[in-house]
Amino acid sequence: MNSYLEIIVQDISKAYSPGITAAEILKDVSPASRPEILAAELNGKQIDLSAPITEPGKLDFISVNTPKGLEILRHSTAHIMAQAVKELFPEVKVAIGPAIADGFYYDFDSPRPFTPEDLEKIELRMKEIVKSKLPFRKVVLPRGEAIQFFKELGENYKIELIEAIDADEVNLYSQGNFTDLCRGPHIPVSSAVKAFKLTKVAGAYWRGDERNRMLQRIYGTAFPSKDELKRYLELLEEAKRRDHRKLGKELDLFSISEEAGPGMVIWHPKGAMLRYLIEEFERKEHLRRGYQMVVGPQILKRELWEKSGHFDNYRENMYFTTVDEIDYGIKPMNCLSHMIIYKSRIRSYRDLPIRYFELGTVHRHEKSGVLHGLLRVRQFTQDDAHILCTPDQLNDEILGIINFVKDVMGIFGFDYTMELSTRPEKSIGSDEDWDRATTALEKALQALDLPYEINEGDGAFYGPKIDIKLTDALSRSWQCATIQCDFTLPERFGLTYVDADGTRKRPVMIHRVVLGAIERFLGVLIEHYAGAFPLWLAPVQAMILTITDRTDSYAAEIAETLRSHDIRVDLDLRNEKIGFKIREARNQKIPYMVILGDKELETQSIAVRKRGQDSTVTVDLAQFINALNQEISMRSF
RNA sequence: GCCGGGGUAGCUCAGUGGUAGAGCAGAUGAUUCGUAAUCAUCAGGCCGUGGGUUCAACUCCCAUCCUCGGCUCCA
Repeated sequence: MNSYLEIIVQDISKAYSPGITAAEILKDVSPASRPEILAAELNGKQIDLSAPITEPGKLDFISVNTPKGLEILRHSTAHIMAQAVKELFPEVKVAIGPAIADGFYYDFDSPRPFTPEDLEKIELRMKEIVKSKLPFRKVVLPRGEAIQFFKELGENYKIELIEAIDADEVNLYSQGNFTDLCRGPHIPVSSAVKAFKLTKVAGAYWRGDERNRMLQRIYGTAFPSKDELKRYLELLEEAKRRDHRKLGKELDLFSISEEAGPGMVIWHPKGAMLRYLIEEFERKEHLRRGYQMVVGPQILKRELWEKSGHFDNYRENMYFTTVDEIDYGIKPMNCLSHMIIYKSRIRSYRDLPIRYFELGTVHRHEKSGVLHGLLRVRQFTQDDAHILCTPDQLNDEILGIINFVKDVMGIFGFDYTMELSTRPEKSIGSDEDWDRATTALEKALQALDLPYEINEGDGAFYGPKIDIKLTDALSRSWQCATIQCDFTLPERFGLTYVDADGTRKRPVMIHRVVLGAIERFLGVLIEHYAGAFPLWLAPVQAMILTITDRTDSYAAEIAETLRSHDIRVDLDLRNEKIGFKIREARNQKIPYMVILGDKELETQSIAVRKRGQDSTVTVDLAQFINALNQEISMRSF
């Protein structure tokens, strides 16, 4: 047995006695105090600074200013919160408390829900704990003893967690009088927490399963410094300003009326113009890529939904109605009529691929608690297409769609992530078909060298899918584009084509949307642009403002000319000061203001003020129209 | 759907048992004005809905609808 350990620290190999701690090595290599170091990593495994080291290897220190360090800080802050809660409310039982993307949470089983006042109290108690510099101590216990320990405390959730752990020993961490089951590592001492805040309380099911008891979850966040915490909170404020529901009201784009029904969007003139522009864009882009436009009915006979499998697998999301004693289902998807169109005549292999495109409006019964502005609604319009092709054409078609999505996202300037979702529990079709379809999707992603994640069991009931997700102002991600392979519906509907050898073969179907739902896409788009749409999408492109009523008729003339050049203009002829009118046009985020006074009338010119600029430029009208048309054709700011 | 917060004028919000308020928006009048809010006057409310308690309810209780946050991150 060696009497020393060889440790490579900061690229230098040094010899230490076994049992030395990371904290001691830190002191050795860096005599100055290093409070930003929270933990260490030995041969890639995270350890506490106080952990005795018994094996040689490479030692790295984890600073609070790295993602790993921040996660440790937040996780430890969750423990401090749990300690504070147990001290204030001893009857509460603790469940789990991990670090998450923007902070941490801890779930509690409390006889009564926490109030905002409770949060304040808990926060105060946490500050005291931080101040009292409690060390975090790790204890390793045999499973049985750990179970016994938590049994005495009545912490049955912890017992359940230990029972699920497949190991002889478990780690416990204590700070002060609070002990928690935890993998660690943790900060060395509670005073390492420099800035934190509790943000919200919410219900959460134990282990995320709605059949389980609902616990009380407290969310919070922690940062290395007060400044960083402040910046984060300011970011949240900015996100609120960008919220599409707020902007939708302020810019008079849409409303959702209690009278009309939840999850039903009512588009006001400016919002309807936005939709019109997006839909026109979509039609052009699809025609350009070899799609054909089709239109199907809003309700189809229930029998057909039974045949497709929707009735068995999707019924709880569907609405039904009866007409002349015949049952109908209101469509939650557009595929059925597309299949009927395909079946309307005999298809040759020479006809394939066939790409049917429909801006199809669907209804889905979403659970009441999940509705959310434009992002989750019950009636929406998809830019939906169904591609029917031979198995040989499948890969190229998928590549074509992914490239289509990339082009479109590029135009709007979106970042996105891709996920491959595999077979869910509730599904139809053979394992072979699922494998084939999943492989086809995966191969396409790999061929394009795109990063993606795998989402086990999250596919549609008829096939696997690639989802493209966009994020909203609060960095919540929303599925927009999706590409789904389907071998089952062509089978169920008996779709065939005549192949070169004269035999009938089964086509493959791809369901796909590019923007997804127009409603959701516009919701994300509003937040993406913070309501300041690029010229080609702005419902009002130019606002004409008059200084006195002496220029009213000149303004009308200018407006008419602009309209005749397809520029969307509004006039503000009100008896108000120019500063007031400019303020309103600014708040409405209109790309161009055209300001007309005596000077402009005299010289037959216009004064143009561009969004985001504080000064005007005097130009003649023809020049202005040219510049606008150029900007519109560029489809960018 | 579940847990918690909320619903008062078109909008944003104040009002905790004794007949309902502000700012902005609106209407009217004055002002004709050069780059983020001119002044004055007026009007506007089954206090989400239904029921109950009370001499009396926006306020307390029950139900219901809508809305907001969360229910994905695994010691």
